[in-house]
Amino acid sequence: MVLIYRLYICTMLTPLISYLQLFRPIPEADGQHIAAAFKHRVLKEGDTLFNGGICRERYFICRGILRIMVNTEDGRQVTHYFLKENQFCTILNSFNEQVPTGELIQAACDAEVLVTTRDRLLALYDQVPYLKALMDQIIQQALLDKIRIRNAYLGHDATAQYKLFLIQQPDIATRVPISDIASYLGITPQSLSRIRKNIR
Amino acid sequence: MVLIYRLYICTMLTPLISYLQLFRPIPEADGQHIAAAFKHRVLKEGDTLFNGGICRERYFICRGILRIMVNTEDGRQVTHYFLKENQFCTILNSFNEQVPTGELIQAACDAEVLVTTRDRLLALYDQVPYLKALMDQIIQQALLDKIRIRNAYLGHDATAQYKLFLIQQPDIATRVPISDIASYLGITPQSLSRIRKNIR
DNA sequence: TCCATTTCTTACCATTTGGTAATTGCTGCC
DNA sequence: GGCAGCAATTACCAAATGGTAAGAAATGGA
Repeated sequence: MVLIYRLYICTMLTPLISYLQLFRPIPEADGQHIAAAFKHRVLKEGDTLFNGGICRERYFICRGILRIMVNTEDGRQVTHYFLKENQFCTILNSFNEQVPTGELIQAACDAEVLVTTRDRLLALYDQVPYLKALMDQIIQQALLDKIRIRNAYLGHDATAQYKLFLIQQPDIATRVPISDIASYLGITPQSLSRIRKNIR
Repeated sequence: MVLIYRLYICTMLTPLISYLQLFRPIPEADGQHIAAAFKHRVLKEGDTLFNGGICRERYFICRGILRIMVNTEDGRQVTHYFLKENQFCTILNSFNEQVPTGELIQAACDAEVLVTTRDRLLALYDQVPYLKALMDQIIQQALLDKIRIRNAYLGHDATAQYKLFLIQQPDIATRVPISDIASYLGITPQSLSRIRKNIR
């Protein structure tokens, strides 16, 4: 059983356990409980992981980039933020309060995620007593990072924002479609193309 | 003693205790401990409450509006967000990690706050065991609100953003200088003035 | 490999926003 | 009330961005 567990987490769930180990030691028994609560899922660029409504799942990104976005009334897309490897992803207020949201989650490039549900996570919190506090700590830091990144763009024109994006999120800049970056920076793909041309 | 406590919290600290009571009952003994950790402070519009560096204080706003802002290299001001009555205010990552920040906290209009320090707050967490979890819950909700409000502006032009600001934060719109609102929306005061003219 | 589809780029012009400066309006102080 | 200082508005022109459309490049499938 332990061998099977080892094999299993080595192939797919290792990133999650390894990530949690950065914060505190995770005994193997707890690791098994945690691993059992998640399922593996593969996504292709453009796949929709969550399509609005009440969000009942939480994801951990093993590979690739997700984007949180909305569809506007006039048919455009607006990207709220990007998330990458070793980050948890959900629509947090919808997940916490079980209220509907207009936000979607899509794969901004090919990706692999671990999926759990709210019910499984709450049960897991009962099994692993320190896990809720740990997750809350991780979530608070993630929220602060989201705010810090967005704040950095404020007060700059589009060219400066794109340069800042290249510095703040260089790995994302090279891996997702230009149109997604434009929708993230609040400009049209044409404007971003012009800005890229002027920079080189 | 109890009478003095009652008088004291009735005059100045009532807003904080009342606010916490919205989340869970606060026994009077705990209320006394909490009250003892905060000091009252009055601010005039434009006063600087925190001037960058390492943030060692946390504020609870009893009256008025604070703004979190930065000074840019070229001498402009950029407002990251506004906070109003019944909200806690600090530079959270600086406060938590005791690292320097470039963000400032100023009074966007005349205001009254309750002030505590990181040391007093940590001591208070030992005295009132449920308080840290309660504060973490309040903080998480506040961070989600900050993100939600900013996300709503994404993908709209300046006119739509100002209209949205009037809807999302109507009480703030009427109480702070136009220049602060412009710096919050990322446009010049002249542009905002033109937008206001076109709307009426 | 070729073709079809999509994405990205470029160009043109209309619209919006920024920069400078002058004017008006408001507030507080004497 | 009058004056000084600051905030807000308005106007003018330059610069940046959006909208439409067309062309170039990359992608994916037969």
